[in-house]
Amino acid sequence: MNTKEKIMDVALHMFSERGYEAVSIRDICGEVGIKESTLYYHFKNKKDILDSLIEKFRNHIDGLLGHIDEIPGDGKQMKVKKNDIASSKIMDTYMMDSYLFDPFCNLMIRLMMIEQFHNEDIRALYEKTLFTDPYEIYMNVFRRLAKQGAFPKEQAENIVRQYHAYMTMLTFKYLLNGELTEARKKAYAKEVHSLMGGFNP
Amino acid sequence: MNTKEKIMDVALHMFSERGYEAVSIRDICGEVGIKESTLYYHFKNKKDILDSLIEKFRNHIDGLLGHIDEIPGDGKQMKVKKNDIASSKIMDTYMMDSYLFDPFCNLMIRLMMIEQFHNEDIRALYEKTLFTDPYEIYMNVFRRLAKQGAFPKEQAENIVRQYHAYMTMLTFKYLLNGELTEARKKAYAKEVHSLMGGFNP
DNA sequence: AAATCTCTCTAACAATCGTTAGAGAGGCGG
DNA sequence: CCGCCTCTCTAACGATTGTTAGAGAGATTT
Repeated sequence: MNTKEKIMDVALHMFSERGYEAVSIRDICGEVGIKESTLYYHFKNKKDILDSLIEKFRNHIDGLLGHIDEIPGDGKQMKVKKNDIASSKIMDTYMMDSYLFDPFCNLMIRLMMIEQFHNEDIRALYEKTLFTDPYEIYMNVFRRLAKQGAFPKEQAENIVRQYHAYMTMLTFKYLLNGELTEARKKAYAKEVHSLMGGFNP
Repeated sequence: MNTKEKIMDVALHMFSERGYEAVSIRDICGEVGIKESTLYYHFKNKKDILDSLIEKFRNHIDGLLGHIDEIPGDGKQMKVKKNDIASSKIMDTYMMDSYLFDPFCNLMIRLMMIEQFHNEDIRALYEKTLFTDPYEIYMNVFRRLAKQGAFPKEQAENIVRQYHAYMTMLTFKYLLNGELTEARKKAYAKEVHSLMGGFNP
């Protein structure tokens, strides 16, 4: 990790915990181990650090969304039994590993949670990341499942809504507050499967 | 509204949008229309403003929770039909008016969303306000409904979980980002009832 | 009328903020 | 060896931060 990457890493950790404005250039430089003027060699100003983080995140999720079709649910990678959508762990694992449990994504979402209240661009990205995109992903997978006869086609939308509500609530409850420890990940995964036990479309 | 109340009101609006640290004493005083030293007559320091807001909120929700039993759902105030929990608007209206749509509560929740990441006390209050308390309220009402035969008793927990997930997701989606306009309230209420249409315990 | 209390002001403090000019050190190709 | 490029440093700037001492004005109490 070179200096520029180190700066972005440290800045993300600090921004996502205390907010952009509350973190000073000196805070970041102290943690990285450089002088303030060195930071200004890599970034033109403080805002540039935030912008770089957001652009990196944009590219990151664009990459993920480009591979929706590879998410398990195409019948080749899993067997679908009626009323067994839950325990089959269709896309839970995928969403966790590449989205919610991923340190970079997780911290970026926290950062957006804080900054969205006074920044329209960030709010748009926040809503896309937490509501629009996941819903689209779920819809994509569940439509494929419906085609395979896992459940009647006209139920798909209601099922997706229910699933999306569960996942969103649990995400906010376990993954977007406090430190993202292994214990919290486990608590999240446990309740996902517990809830999915009562999830019978 | 006296000066002290005005300070708290202005501070809450600013804190909930930009975060505690990003708002300066001079920002608040400028908006209120007083000099900085006047603020220090009413509050011993900046932190004291935040603490006062939190204590006020604590008292506020303690008052609300003391009246759980008055929330519609006791059969006297509503008729319960099987599979009609949704359209009966059991407690939707109550929750909205006294909790989510209430400007003070709504702004306090936003403030807690921002500050919870680096303040353990605020995080505890945040989790209680958004997850623990609502779950308890829903459980209380649905248990009474089960007693009246609206649905089998052993289904109560699953129903509450489903309901809680819906309400939590919609709250984050519509009420805890952007300005809380009438349009957003309507969008929220609309999707509540739309979702509840597919909500059949 | 004098004294006290309540509230707001002027004016300033040391500390910290984001940012910049310019020098120095190391590695590179000419 | 020289000049150039990349990266980091020292040192400082004006602006803003939270906070305080102390005076003044108005109402209330003695």
